[in-house]
Amino acid sequence: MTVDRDQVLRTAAALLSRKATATMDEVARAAGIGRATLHRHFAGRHSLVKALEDLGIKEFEAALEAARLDDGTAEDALRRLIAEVEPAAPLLAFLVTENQLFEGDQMHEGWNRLDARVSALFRRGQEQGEFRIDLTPAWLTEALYGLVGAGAWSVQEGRVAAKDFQYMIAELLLGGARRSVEQ
Amino acid sequence: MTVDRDQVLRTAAALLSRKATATMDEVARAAGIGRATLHRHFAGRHSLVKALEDLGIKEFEAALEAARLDDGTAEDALRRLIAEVEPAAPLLAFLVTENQLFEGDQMHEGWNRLDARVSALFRRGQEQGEFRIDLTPAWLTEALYGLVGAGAWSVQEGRVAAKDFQYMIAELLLGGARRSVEQ
DNA sequence: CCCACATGAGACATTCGTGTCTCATGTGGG
DNA sequence: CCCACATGAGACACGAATGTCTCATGTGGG
Repeated sequence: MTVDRDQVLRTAAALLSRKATATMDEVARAAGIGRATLHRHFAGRHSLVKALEDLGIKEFEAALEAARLDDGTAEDALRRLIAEVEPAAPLLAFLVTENQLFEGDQMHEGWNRLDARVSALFRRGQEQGEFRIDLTPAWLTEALYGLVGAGAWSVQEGRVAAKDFQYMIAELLLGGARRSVEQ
Repeated sequence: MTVDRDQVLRTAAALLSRKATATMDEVARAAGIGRATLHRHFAGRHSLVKALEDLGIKEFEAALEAARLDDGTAEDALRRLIAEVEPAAPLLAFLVTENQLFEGDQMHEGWNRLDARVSALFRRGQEQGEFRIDLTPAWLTEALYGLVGAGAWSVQEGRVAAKDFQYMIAELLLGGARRSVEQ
């Protein structure tokens, strides 16, 4: 009977990441609830977007914790991160795409902190000789976001099987498309 | 004096890809023109988006031609494609992100055709033993789009130098972040 | 079994973006 | 030098989306 706030937010993220101009009514329908109910839980579009932002940052932060980025090889840590991030992928795709939230160069401080942690992982990998040093940590971070978004959309549209999500992203990000001699 | 239609569209793409809900007024300001002038050149938001779609598809098609995807190794062809696509990257980022254009499962037929050509390149690479076969052509295609978008945004926000755009994308997509033994 | 409460549907006023118009300005070409 | 014309600014009406409200419904807990 009571609305599942979490499920509403995930549905909204999936919709809004592909159609940012969707109306509140469309969001409500997509979540299977009435527009009035949506308004009761989120006082207006701004509030909804803010909730998406908060949930996305919270889940990404939890994924960063769960992945234990400082343990083991950087590669293993990155694979763990991708695995942990998967459930939040549509949410992440929305946040990465829509940085209208961060208007006026007043980027969300929480986001910067998370950014720094991902970047630090890539830097660690470089310092330990695991990762290439000609691709900057900043780019690898952005690329990870881009691939997570692309993966979420591909799964959403059935172009990639959901079970392959982690593998496709991790393998491409780490090994690339080229067939290596060592395989 | 006269408006540079092309420049307006590129500015609009850069803005709308990051803030899809931007108003016509914001688009006009970003392009450095008045709202009335924007309306004189594009009769309404729908018309503007359509123009962006048309220009994006046209430029991507031209890039595909110029890259001669069937010539030489698949890797070289892919590098050429990335190089040719660079000027249209913000436009592509907009198109990939905003598939609200293709509402009601009536996806733009032109886009499907272009998709197929990129996908065919990856398939050729696999058949010739250049590319890994465990990453599907569909995923590699989506990943290319995702990385082009991430690259365009990174350059736009100064996180990656414009001169590194091609290199960063091509190297990551082909070789990945892992330091290979052959280097 | 009944009541409290959350929901869905819909009415309503308001806000905001849109699309059209006019008019003054200024520039570029003839 | 002057005129034609594109532009910028702003006024205006319209329409769509928003935000608030009421009321009927149905469910879940006590």
